[in-house]
This record gives sequence, structure tokens and C-alpha cells, in this order.
Amino acid sequence: MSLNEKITIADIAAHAQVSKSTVSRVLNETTPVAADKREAVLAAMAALNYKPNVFAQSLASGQSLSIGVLTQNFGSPVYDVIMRGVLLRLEETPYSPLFADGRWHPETEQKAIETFLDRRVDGLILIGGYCPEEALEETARRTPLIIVGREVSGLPNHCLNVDNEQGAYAITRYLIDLGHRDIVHITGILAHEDAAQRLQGYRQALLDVGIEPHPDLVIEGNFRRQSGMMATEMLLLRGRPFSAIFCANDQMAFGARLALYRRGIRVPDDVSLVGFDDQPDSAFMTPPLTTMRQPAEEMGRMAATAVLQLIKGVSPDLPLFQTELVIRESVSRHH
Amino acid sequence: MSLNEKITIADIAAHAQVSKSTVSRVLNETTPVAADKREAVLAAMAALNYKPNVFAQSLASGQSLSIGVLTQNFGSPVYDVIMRGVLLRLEETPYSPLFADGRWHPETEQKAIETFLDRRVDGLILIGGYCPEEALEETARRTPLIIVGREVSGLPNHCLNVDNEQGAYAITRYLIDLGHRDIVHITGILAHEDAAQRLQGYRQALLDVGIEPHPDLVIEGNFRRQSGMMATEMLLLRGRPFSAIFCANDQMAFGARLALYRRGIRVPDDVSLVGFDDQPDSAFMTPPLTTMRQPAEEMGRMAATAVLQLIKGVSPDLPLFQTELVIRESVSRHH
DNA sequence: CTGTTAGCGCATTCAT
DNA sequence: ATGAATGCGCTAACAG
Repeated sequence: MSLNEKITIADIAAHAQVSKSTVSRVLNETTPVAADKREAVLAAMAALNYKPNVFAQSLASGQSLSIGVLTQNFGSPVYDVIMRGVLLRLEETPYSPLFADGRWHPETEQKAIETFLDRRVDGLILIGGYCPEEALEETARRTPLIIVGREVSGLPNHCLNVDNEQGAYAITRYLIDLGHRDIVHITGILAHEDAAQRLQGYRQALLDVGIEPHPDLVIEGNFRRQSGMMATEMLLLRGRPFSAIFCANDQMAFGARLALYRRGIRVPDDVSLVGFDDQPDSAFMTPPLTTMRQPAEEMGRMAATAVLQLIKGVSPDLPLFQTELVIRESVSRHH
Repeated sequence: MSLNEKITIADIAAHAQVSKSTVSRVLNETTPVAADKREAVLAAMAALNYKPNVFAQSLASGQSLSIGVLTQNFGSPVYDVIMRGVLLRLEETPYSPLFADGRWHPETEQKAIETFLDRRVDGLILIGGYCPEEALEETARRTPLIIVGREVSGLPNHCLNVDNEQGAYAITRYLIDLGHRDIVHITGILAHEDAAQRLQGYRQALLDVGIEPHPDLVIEGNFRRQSGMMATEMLLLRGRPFSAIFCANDQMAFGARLALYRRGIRVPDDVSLVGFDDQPDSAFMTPPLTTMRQPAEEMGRMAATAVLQLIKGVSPDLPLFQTELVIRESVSRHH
């Protein structure tokens, strides 16, 4: 309320007739305090509208009560939701998030991580990224670290992931069950575990019903709309017939949809189209897109919970999240 | 590099044969220091890989070198880009961003602002929000404040906005020039200045060519896809003919597109469709959406620059940003 | 249970 | 130009 509040524990100590230590104690609940003194302190804090100085707290305690969150490209669909999950979970705690954008540049990521460390974050959450694995392992040695959406072989119990292979398997299997045989797969950047695992799920589903995956039906994209469009155009040029396209994410499905539209190919009458991620716009594509839903927000929350556990010294167990098939009008039975 | 670095200015003072004060001086360039001593200090800092402790710095100086950024709903199209702009600009400075998500809840926003203040941010950037104006004015009195995407009458030179009316005018005028006369407008939440201004631009454009805006052709939406869809369905039920729809944002245009699709109405053959914002997916709608581009990232950068100026005590001048018409295949001449 | 005493790492007078 | 001395606001032994 008042404009210039420089209230310190000394003030409330005086007001409550106790020592600064006692004030600190009721503040941190670090040691039992007599009920009456406790009340007095609380009353004084309320009366004077006391706000602890975080810097002093951090300096004295060595804890910053902040955790660094590194994402790649603000505004990208799934990561934003993961971040929201982190945020929401953190709001339930005394920790505040510090954010940075790695932009998929290893150097930028490293710099951001350094900045976080300089700011003495108590923990670190990394979402995706291209940062070399050794650097990550080094970082993990220095501070509590959770990585989501990426598998670092040297840090098995620091990574939080979705079961991409199972998801891709299920969605491919779904198309097969609809009678499709010539199913295209537009992959993500295959250097990403996500993309590789989805490709693997796709292949396995085909193999399991005795279909040999055809190389002409697999095209590598880069997870972006543009690449979905170009991949589809290339596919059309190739001339090999197909009745369904499975894109490794919704973005590329949007691109594919546009390419088909421009060629006058109807969805799902002429070809069925499915994506992965279930980003919000999927439900509003024309026609609405069949896709796989990732529990992104849930993963964010879990990531936050996990770092907090690491900070407390307990080693969290990180589940493999499952996806959920969301069926919409972009697919139909193949005759 | 080393795992346990607790290097303080005392260490480097010893290493460089000078006093701690001198070290502090070369660190902050606050007072001239003899060249040789200066070199020695720099060398020592490099050798020991010294990192200043931000908490100690902040505690002693009273500056946090952090600025609070409050957005509404992580993952919403335009705001995310504005945030990216803020981030990028801040990366060029010693300031770090602190983020929070207001979720369009005044209480949440207030709480977030309080948290920022508790963290002693040196400045505040608010993106959108429903926080009552008095609260904002109060906040502006306590700390450097910039508000983007919102007009607070009591804080004219703290607000950063786009010229919504002009943008809506231009886009409506464009449809008129294509021969459209019965142009629908699906508005945003009219309590938002954005939405009200866009509606005003739409009306003015019609009036300027002698068309009396018809109430049946204006429907209030809420900026979300779903509302664009419902508004369009309602419109179709009303039965009043129209040849074009102007949605107050792209999201609602996506919803409108879906409603038209489900009714078998072709775009742009049967009706032309335009949006506002030029969010990335617009270019991949089928057909690609004609829309108005906001310089969102630029606005974010400017917002950051402006708070920094406020912090330095200079009052920034905040331009009214202009939009740019992006013409794509969702519109055609009306015959 | 509680008060006293030291720092935490740095910026900033104040002398020199 | 530089060093010594205070203090920022709080936590954490340390005694009682």
C-alpha cells in the first residue's frame, strides 16, 4: 500500500518485542517458536505489510528460490504448453521461474544456461534443444537438471518423454485397420529422437501386419509447416500412389493439407491425413485433423515436480508418458 | 569449468594485489582505475573464472537487474511473439526477464505483479490483461511500467499499441473495393479496446462509401476459434445474405472457416474470409487467409526498450504501430 | 525455546 | 586513484 516500504525484520522485531532471529524463525518455520511470540510477530508483519527481501534471503541462505526454464522458440506449439505446465506447478511453490529462449542454437542455449547458473538458479528445466550431450552431463553434475522432450543417453533419469514409438504405432495401425495399405510418413528431423521413434513406430506397425515399408513413401521433413507442404508436393511428383499420409507432427499436416488443396485432392475422400501432437488448431483444420495427443501440460508439471525433488535430494522417477488417439474427420475408410 | 567455484572479489583482490574496492570499481566502471591495476584485476578474473554473485550485487546496490513480464496465457498467438521481442531485446542488456502468466484473471495478474514487486524487479512489462486501471496506475507510481496491447486512459505514455482502427478500416475497404457490400464482422470481446477499435474501423469504412452498417451483420465473438465457428453458424441461421466475413482475429477466422466447410460453403468462391493478426497458421489455412499483420515482435522489442528508458529516468515516446495487409487466396471479387 | 554474534558478497561512502 | 570501513537484510550457528 504505502509507496516507500523499507520494512525489515528489524522493524517487525521491534514492533513485536522479540529478536530478529525469532522473526526469521517464524518466517522460515525452521525452529519452534512460542505461540504468543509467534502471534505477535505475525501480527507485526501484517500490520507493517512486511515483505522479505529475496536478495538478502538468497545471499544469506545460498538458495535463490528460482529455477531456470530453457525453451526453444517462444511460440512453438507443444513447448509452450509444456512451459505452461511448468509455470502452473511452480506457482504452487515458493520457486519462481526464470526463462530463456535457446532458439535451437547450441551456443544460445549454452549462454542461457550460463546466465541461469550465474543467477544461481536452484534447478534447471530444459525443453528440447541441440545442446551437446557432454555439456548437459556437465550441467547435470553442477545443478539439479530435468530435460523434457529429449533423450540424453548419459542422463537416463533426468529425461522426461512421451512414448513416441507407441503413439506412431497406434496411429499407423489405425490407418491400416481402415483399409489403408500405401501409407506415407512425413518424418520430423530424424536427428531428433522424437522423429526417429515415430518413424520406428510407423515401420513396426506396417511390419506387424506384413507390409514392407516402402522407401518412396517416407520423406524427411523438419517439423515445420513448410516442409510438410514441400514433402507432399514431392510425393505427388514421384507418382507412387498412396491413400493416407501420416505426418510426424500437426504442423507438417497443415502444410500437407495445403499442398493437397492446391492440387485439388480432397481430404479425406481422396487421401486420409493424420498428424501428431493435437495442437489446438488441429480441431479447426478443414476437415478437422486426426492426431495424437501428448499430455504436454502434464509433462511440464511433472518436470517441475521432478526438479523440486532433485533439489530436495530425492531422485524422482520419470514415467514414460502415453499419447491418446484423437479421431476427427480427416480420415476415412479406404475402399 | 571447476565444479565448486566460490570465487569472490576478495579472491581476485588477493590475486591481483589490490583492494576489494578496486575490484568492484573495474567491475562497475564507476570510478577510474589505473591501467596496470585494471589489467591485473581483469587477468585475475579471467584466471579464476570469476562470476559476480547477483544477490550480493542486488542487495548492495538495490537493483535487481531483472524486469517482470506478465502475459496472458502462454501459447496464445500474438502475445507469444511480443514476448519473444521482449526477450530478444533484453538479451542485449544486462537485464533478465522474469515471467508470469495472468491467464486473463485480474486476481492472478495482481498476484503476479505482487510477486514481481517482491522480487524487486527494476521494471514491469504487462501484455494485455484485465487488471483494473486504478491498480495499474498505482503500480506505475511504484515502478517503471509499460503496457502493451491495452489502452489505459490514465497512463497514456505507458501504453504501446497497434493502430487497430486503421487496420480494420483498410481491410474492410479492401473487401469493398472487391465489390462486396454485405460484409459480416465477427468482433472480439468488445470490452477490449482492440475489438472496439476494429469494429469502429469496419463501420467507418462502410460509412465512407455510403453503406449503412447493418446490425445483423455484426456478431460479437470472444477472439477464440470456437466463437468464430458459432458466430458463423448463427449468421447462417439468420438467413441474411452476405458475401464476405471479416473476423477480428485469425483464430475466429479459423472457426468461421470450419463452420463454412461443414455447411459446404466454399471459400472464396461463395464467401470471402479475412482475419487479423497474421498468425503463422494463416498462411496454411485452406485456402490461405487474407489478414492484417501486426509488428508484434517489434512491439515487444520496443516495450523492452521503453522500460529501460523509464528505468534510466528518460520518458520514452511510444509510437502507434501500423499494420500491413497480407493478401492471400481466401478472398475474391464479388460478382 | 530464544537472543547474540557472525557472516553471505558486494557497493559505497569516507579518508588518504 | 585507492584502501579501509560500513551496511544492504537476512540466515545460521552458537550459547544460554
